[in-house]
Amino acid sequence: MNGDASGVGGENFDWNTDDELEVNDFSLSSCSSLTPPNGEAVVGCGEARSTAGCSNSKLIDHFIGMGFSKKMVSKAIQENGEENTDSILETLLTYSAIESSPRGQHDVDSDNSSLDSGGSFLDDFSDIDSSSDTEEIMIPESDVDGKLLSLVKMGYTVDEASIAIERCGQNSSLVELTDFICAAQMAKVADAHFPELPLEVKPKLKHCDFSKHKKRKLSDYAMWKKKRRNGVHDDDDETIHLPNPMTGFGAPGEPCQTISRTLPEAAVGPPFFYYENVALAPKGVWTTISRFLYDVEPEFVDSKYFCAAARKRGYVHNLPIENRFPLLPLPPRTIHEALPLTRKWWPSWDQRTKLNCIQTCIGSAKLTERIRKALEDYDGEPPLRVQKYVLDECRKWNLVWVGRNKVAPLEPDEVEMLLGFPRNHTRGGGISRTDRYKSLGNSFQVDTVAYHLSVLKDMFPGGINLLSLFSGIGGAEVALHRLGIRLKNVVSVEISEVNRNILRCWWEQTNQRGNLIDLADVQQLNGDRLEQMMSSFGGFDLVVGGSPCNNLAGSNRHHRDGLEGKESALFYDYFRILDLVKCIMTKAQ
DNA sequence: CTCAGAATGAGTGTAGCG
DNA sequence: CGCTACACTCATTCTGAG
Repeated sequence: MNGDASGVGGENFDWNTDDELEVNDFSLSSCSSLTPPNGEAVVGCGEARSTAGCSNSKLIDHFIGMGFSKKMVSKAIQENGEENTDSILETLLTYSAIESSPRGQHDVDSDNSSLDSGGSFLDDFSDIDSSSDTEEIMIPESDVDGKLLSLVKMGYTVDEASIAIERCGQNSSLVELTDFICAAQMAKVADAHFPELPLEVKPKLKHCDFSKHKKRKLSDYAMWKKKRRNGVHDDDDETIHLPNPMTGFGAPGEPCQTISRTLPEAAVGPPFFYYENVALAPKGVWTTISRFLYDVEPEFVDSKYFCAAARKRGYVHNLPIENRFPLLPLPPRTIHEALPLTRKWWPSWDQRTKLNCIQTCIGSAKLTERIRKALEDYDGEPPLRVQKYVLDECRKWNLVWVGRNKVAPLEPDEVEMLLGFPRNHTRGGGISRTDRYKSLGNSFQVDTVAYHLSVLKDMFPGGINLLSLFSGIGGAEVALHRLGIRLKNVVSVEISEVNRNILRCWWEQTNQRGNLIDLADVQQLNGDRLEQMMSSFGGFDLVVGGSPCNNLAGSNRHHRDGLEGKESALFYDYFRILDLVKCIMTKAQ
């Protein structure tokens, strides 16, 4: 959804910040402290909550030896109690992940003037090793010893730091190094083998599955042990498998798959939430997302079951799944229905009925010219070799036939139509053609999302209050509007100014009577701000968000870094804000 | 400066087949 | 089962023209 996450970069975390603790104290102490919720379920089992600091120095040393800082360990033990080593570890790993995400640390390349924290939820740790702050920023790129020292001061072991510098290169930034270490630590969690962790914590850490899968897990575990004996490496113990066909809990016109499901207790609203991202993310990503989002099983849906273009996405939500209904009129389901004018030019040897995923770039005019030249030498059917070349390019760039031997990329308004937006939704506001494609390529497929959200219509006849994170061009807003669900108060967070303009423009054009508040940065949304807004109109009914996929998407050749990548780590902000909203709503009841 | 074109693969899943 | 071939993917970065 996010149109342009660049520039959000992590410049806002300050280890030294000792102000602005009020909101975060609230979020950390009275809420679930940013551990994955199922981790907290484990916490709940341990009555012995240590309030008197950490008397057990052996326990502290144990975790320090694993590479965590002393302050962090103390805090985690205080949170979880001394008995629950497994939940302590999980908490620590979570903290590490969040710290090394862009939100959680300095970006050494960024403008130093922005160092004042917008109120990070980790500010509770802001008194850690106070000396390291300005030093990290001053370190020259080539100062290996300085980086090593900084990393050790941040709580990593010398070994971890050395390996990271070796693997990332001596000129790598501290951000890259911490990301690397963090990725390694996260990999340990995802890796079912846990080779370096003490035996006693291994089995419990595997507790990150869905209740309905537990049987399968046991058998898988047995299988893994068997394979391990045979020397076979198996690392997909914890991966979530994509369904085939990818229709989620059902799509209109498709055979019914699941008619009911039971949500984990912690997932039940209010508020309802709806999270989206690419289905084909690197291994382990969806396991992590699901673990954070209250262990809800993702619903994987390919929008080709809703419209004429494929779009494989995963949705984690706590909405009911009974009595869904589609948007009317039903959108065209084939290329020919969607683009009837292309039909007369479509050669018989191009058998496509669905378009591939709509992305952010389009094929060039030069390419269509090359294709025309390759075809024009032949009167009837071109040879198979040429057919294959043309078809491969057509599939890669989503080209359609617009004339004799002539293919062309989709026009922006055709993309809008395919994705379920009103025609010219992204036009105006001085947005370039390139940027229109980019914003559209990052958006929801409205019919798909609307089908999932349709269950809200009967539940909220008076309309809803919506928190929309990473709104992009407003896919969720358009979906709700087209469903006839009144938008009372909408708080929309979107980094891209052109996208905010597009949403504002749509809001005015559709004569919305509600109230639209738009913010640029999720970091502006702290507990204070939320509480203030929620008290003014009585809380949110729905929290929607599709966090940036830049570092998850297969098309990204350069920085497919997974959930800890610069932009995609904003997922943790989605969770942070959702959890804050949950806490405030619970408190208000 | 903006904009469009071009170059830049790997990771993942799956169908088919012996 | 294991292998192989194949299809597909909400992208980034550089360059050159205007």
